[in-house]
Amino acid sequence: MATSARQGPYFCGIDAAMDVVTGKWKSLILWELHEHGTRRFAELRRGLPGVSEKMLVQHLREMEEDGLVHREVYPVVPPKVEYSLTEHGVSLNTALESLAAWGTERMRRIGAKKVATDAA
Amino acid sequence: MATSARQGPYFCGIDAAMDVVTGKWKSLILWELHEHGTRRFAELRRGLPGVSEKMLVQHLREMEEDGLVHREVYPVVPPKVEYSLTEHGVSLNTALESLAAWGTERMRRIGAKKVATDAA
DNA sequence: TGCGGTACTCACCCCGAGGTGAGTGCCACC
DNA sequence: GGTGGCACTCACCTCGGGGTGAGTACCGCA
Repeated sequence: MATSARQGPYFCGIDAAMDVVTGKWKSLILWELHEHGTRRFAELRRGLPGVSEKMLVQHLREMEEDGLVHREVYPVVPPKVEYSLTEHGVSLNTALESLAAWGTERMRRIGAKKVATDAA
Repeated sequence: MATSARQGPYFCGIDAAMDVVTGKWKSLILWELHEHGTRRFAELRRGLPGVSEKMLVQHLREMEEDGLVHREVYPVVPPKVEYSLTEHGVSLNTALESLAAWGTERMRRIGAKKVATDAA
């Protein structure tokens, strides 16, 4: 699976970036972390309605491998793990901002609806 | 399949954009068209080593539906079809540029190789 | 006493993205 | 006259991305 790797030869910068962002929830996780700074596992799960725990863990692990997110484990009695963006994650998000703007424009064009979230 | 649709509710602008760009070759097609302006079917196929004809046609059709590429058919004896970016395609590509830059930087970081292409 | 929350792992399954290969009609070239 | 190129379409198959549901060790609260 994606345990390690994700370094295959690329055609250009775009797919090198896409490779890291591809996955049903990756970009949304990035966005959540960007919006909230630091989030616990359960907070992320609640913030992404519809995500399965397996996928969330898996994507988080991959993004950690790719150096996008930082995982801070607190060895406390009820487990506590905090996820945050690394500098690479932050810069990726910055790079995604123009894409987000384009997507927002596209949503307006085609009249797409927004998924209701408890966020914000 | 993807014949029509691709207008589902989105979480934010990012996945509205990702929805249109997701597909193994979509972003590369966008890039090819951006680099060369106008390309014929067979030129695209040669420009994307490894793409299957089926996928190329399918992606091209979807991107046409999404208003990203323009398809110009010349009713000549050996079939001739030219693909080019629409204004939406061009603006999407512009939005992808910062992502491409990030990806290029990532390639340098992890020491990823580039796929050899005949493109300049 | 038992339920719910925290942060997972594991096993299993399913569907669809994507690949393969053949067929098409017409032409140019060798 | 046969091959190859053009721009596809169609049928078939595979594989893995992603979903479901259960299990875990420990605690707090009702």
